[in-house]
Amino acid sequence: MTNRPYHHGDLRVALLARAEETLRERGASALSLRELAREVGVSPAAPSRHFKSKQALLDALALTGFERLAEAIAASQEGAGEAFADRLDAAARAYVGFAVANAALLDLMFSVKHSPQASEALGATAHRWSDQLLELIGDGQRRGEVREGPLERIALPVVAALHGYAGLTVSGVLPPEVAEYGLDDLIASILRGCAPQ
Amino acid sequence: MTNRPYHHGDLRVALLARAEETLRERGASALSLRELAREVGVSPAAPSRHFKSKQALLDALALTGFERLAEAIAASQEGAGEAFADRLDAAARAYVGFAVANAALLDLMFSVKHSPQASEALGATAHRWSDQLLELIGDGQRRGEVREGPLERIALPVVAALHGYAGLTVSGVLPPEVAEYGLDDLIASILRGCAPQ
DNA sequence: ACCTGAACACCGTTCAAGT
DNA sequence: ACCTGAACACCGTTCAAGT
Repeated sequence: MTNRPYHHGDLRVALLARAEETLRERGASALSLRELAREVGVSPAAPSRHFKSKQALLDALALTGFERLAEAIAASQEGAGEAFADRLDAAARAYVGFAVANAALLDLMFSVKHSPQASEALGATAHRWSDQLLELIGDGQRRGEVREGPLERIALPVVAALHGYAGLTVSGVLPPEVAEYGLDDLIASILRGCAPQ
Repeated sequence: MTNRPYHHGDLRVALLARAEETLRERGASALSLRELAREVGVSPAAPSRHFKSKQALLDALALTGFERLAEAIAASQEGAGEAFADRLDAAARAYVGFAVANAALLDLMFSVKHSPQASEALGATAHRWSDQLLELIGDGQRRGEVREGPLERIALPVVAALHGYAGLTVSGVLPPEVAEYGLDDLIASILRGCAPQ
């Protein structure tokens, strides 16, 4: 009858899982290391073996967020057509969809406060996401459906528009109905912005 | 010799001023109501007369942020030319300039967690800012320099692009050097996106 | 009306000690 | 290696009481 074994087994992932649930249901401000420990059935000091600070846990959370975002975008490309417009459309919907479904997490991912040494690993993972968009746009250039020029310079306005739209919906500036049809306009506008010539 | 008079005089604005300083210098996570009270020379319970909770103070801070952002954009239009491209350029630089100079504050302004009843007044003030951009774009339409169509639908991609670019620079995704020259590309892209036809 | 003092129920983090 | 127990220095918030 060892209801609570001394070794948890996988405390790290249990904490992360519980943290993400709380983040989704009650927001980042409701995240408490002590409460997490309680819910997972462990002493208040236990989490410190796996996360040297609360911020470290938040960083880890943000990192998994970037990984899942990258997966979502990659998945969106599977079913998409070959034309640049189709691929961009799919990626944009995947990004905004992720943002709506993980508002608090997205807020965390792009918040200003990341511990200096964590933002190294975090920055690397974050760039995997922007690399996907760069590749998407590079493809478009090769197909002659995107204007010529340095890839990063063409891509930046595209990324900014997507990121901004996601941010506006997540922060509630855009009423949910607008967020729906507005995306069509956004994609059309982006396409005009990076069309050839 | 009343070094610390019983009535502070203007505790509310003193707290807000100190809070903004701390926000700028040490970030939102370093904001403590008790510390603020200490620094301003008042008891820990004193702030509660002026802000019914810590979140209420954060909301007030966000509100002043939106007011100053609106002022900055309005000021940018004073010296700008009449052409839509000039006005957009000025507004964009004002917005991104504000974002860079007030990174933590911008994070706060567009964060997900605003108390339900504060987001009413806050939403109103926030809309003053987007109204400025709507007016800017409406002018462009009347001059024949912006494509025709429902104002909100034309404006949304413009706002998204500006907001996203500001967010990317603030969260450190864009290296500071890129943030500089990247803005030119962004503005050019926005102009193509909302050009006539 | 505005503030103090003291209390309450929490935090994050550290560190000896246990298994 | 992983966790507990207890402690430390903080929090935000409330409420009677003072001016």
